Amino acid sequence: MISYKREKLIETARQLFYQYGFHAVGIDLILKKSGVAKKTLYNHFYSKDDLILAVLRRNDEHFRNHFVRSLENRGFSAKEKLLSIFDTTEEWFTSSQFHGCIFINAIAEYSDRSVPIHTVCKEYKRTIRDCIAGLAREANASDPNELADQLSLLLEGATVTEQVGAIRKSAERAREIAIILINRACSLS
Amino acid sequence: MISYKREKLIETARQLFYQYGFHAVGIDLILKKSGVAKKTLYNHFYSKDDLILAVLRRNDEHFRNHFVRSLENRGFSAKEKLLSIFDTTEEWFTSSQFHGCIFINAIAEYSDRSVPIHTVCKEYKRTIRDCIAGLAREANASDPNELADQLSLLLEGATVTEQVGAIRKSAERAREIAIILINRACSLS
DNA sequence: TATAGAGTAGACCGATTTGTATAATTTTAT
DNA sequence: ATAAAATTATACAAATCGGTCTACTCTATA
Repeated sequence: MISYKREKLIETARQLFYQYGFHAVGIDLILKKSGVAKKTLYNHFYSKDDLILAVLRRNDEHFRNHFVRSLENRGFSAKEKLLSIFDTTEEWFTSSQFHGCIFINAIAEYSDRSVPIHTVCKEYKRTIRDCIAGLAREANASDPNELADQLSLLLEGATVTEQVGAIRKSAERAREIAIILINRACSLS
Repeated sequence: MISYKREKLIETARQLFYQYGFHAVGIDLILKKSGVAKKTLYNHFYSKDDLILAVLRRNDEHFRNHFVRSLENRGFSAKEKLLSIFDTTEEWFTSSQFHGCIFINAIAEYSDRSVPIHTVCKEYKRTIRDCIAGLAREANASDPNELADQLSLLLEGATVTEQVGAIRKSAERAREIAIILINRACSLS
C-alpha cells in the first residue's frame, strides 16, 4: 500500500529544489504545484528537512539505478564500462532541465557536516566512488581505488563545469582524460 | 574616498554567504554581525541581490589577485606555474573555513542563466580559464586552449570533491593528473 | 451501514523576510 | 564653526516562512 500523495510530493519537491534550491523553495509552493494539502505533507514528513531528505534518498535510488543499468547495457568488458560512465554522463548533461548534481547543490546550502542532509549527500558520493572502484577492480587496474578516485574527480569536474556553462564539451573532455588514466592503470591486462 | 561601512558589509556578508548560503542568510544577520544600520546598507546597495553581486565581485578580485600572485612567486617556467596552480589550490583547501567555491555555490542557488548573479559567476570561471590558457600558451602547449580546459576541469573536480569530503587528497590527485596532461601537451618543448 | 483512515481547504500562529520611513546623532568637509 | 552628509536606532509595512489545527469529505472494508 504505497501512498501516491507521498510520491507526488517527493517528485514535485525534487524538481523545485533541483531547479531553484532548497532554501529558495517554500513548502507552500510545493503544495500548490503538487496539489496536495498541507496536512497531508506533515502527515508523511516531520518537517521540510525531512522532505528534503526523502527527496535526496529518492534521487539516490533513481540515479544509482540509472547509473548501474546504463553500465550494464553499454559496455562488455569492465574497461569499457568504466569509460561508458562518461557517455551516460554526457546524456545526462544534454537532457533538459540539467542543473548540476543535486547532492552538490545541497551541500552548498548545508555546509554543516553534522546535519543529516549533508551526510546523506556525502554518503551518496562515496557509494558512487565505491561502485566505480568495483569496476576498476574488475578491470584489473593496478590501483583500483586510486583509479576510482581519479575518475570520480573527473566526473565531478565535468558536472560542475557543465553546470556553470562557461566551458563546453566537459563530458567528452573528461572521457578523453579517463582513457589516458584507465590505460595507464590497466596496462598489464 | 572609500567607505569603511561598505567594506565591512561586503566582508561580513561574504563570510556568512560563503558558510551558510545566500538564501539562508538574511539581511538582519548581516547587519547584526557587521554592526551597521539597515539604512546604511540600503544607502550603499539597491537590494540584497546587489549586495550579493558586490560580494561576488569582491571575491573575484581577491581570489584572482591571490591566484596570479601565488603563481608569480612560485614557479619559474610557465610549465612550473601551471603545476603550481594545484599547490595554491591545496593550500586553499587546507585553510580554515573552506566551503568550496563561492561561485559554484552561488550558481547552485541561482540557476537562471539570465540573472546577474549567475552571469557574474560564469564570467569569473571563464576568466580563470583564460588565465590558465595564457600560461599554457607560454608553456608552448600544442593546444593551449584544450590544456586550459582540462586543467580547469581538474580544478573544479578537486574543489567540489574536497567540499564534499568523501574522498581525500583531491588537490594532490588533480596535480598528478595535471602532470600527465601538461607533459603530454608540452612534449615538444 | 457503520467506522476508520486518509486527504482537503484554509484559518491561524509566531517568527522572519526584504525593504521603507523617520528622526536623532555623529562625522566630515569647507 | 557651520553646513552637509553619513550613520544610527527603531518602528513599520507587506509578504512569506515553517508548522499546527479544526472541520469537512471521500473511500475502503468489516
